[in-house]
Amino acid sequence: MNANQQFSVSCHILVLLAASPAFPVTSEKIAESVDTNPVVIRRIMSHLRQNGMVDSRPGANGGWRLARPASQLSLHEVHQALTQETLFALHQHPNPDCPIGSRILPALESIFGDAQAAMELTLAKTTVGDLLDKTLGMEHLIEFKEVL
Amino acid sequence: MNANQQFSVSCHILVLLAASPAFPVTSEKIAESVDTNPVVIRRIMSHLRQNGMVDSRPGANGGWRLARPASQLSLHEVHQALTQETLFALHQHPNPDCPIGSRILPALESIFGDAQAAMELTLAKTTVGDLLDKTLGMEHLIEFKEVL
DNA sequence: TCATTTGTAACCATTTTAGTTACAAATAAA
DNA sequence: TTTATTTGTAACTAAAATGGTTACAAATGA
Repeated sequence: MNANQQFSVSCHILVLLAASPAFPVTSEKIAESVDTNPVVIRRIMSHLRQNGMVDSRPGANGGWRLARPASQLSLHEVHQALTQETLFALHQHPNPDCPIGSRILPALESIFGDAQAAMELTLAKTTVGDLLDKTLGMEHLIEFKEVL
Repeated sequence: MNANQQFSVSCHILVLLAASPAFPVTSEKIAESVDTNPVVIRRIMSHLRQNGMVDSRPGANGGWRLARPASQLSLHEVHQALTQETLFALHQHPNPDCPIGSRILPALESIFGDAQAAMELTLAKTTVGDLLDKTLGMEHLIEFKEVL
């Protein structure tokens, strides 16, 4: 049960909110679409709110809305909001008396950082708006938005 | 204790073997340099051997050697040898009755795949040999190899 | 006033990871 | 042939991450 699905779920949530710009969506409804518990949704939302991506309002007709246009929310930002660790963890205490052990970490940090940057650049090129368009084909998109 | 350090440790190990082309290195010596238990090293070695990167020989004067020149071992191969999962896990059962839930996974798979490919391409550009050179500066490299 | 909904703490089960002990099997040296 | 060395692997443990769940206070609007 340990594979981290928060990024995947976060993207799903934000696409859902992007598809409902007129009305807030409750944690309950989001949880139904994602197929999980509303508290799991709120936990993720807490991170997204801290990064200024969503707003919420409690009470009747309350729920969640995007705090910014979907076209201005990149998946890189979403990913960053969820993770503080680097992509590849370094091991902790290599032997300082070994010629390799004493010098390996900065070399690893450099190449690992490059790889992470390449991944992040790719995510930065796609917005939640792009993802909504990609999720619903254009026909479905128009049809769906008429329902709202 | 859950941050996966196998990739970092694997790179360290392979650089160590690349620095000792003439003699095999024991799990015990490797574990000293990495600062962990020899069994942890052997567990990782098992993966690397399955992918044709290292050889071993038990007994006196035994230990581990690279199975291929360090200049022909890319960090992408190393990473692949250690991981079967994709970089970003998808959530499992989004609601098939929701217009978004029923269509989100392929869209996510596409962009997540692009991001992973960008990361892997970066790793593919660096070999274990490059990493050895980067770890020991050129001066240290010459000095170190004379000791062997 | 009351139903609705967020916000959050607390707890649990599952999984991953690293570390450890134990020991059989293979190998080379004496 | 005997012995020390070393790999190969199973088994167990502790710590941490994750997702799911219950419970309940606080905020909001009807």
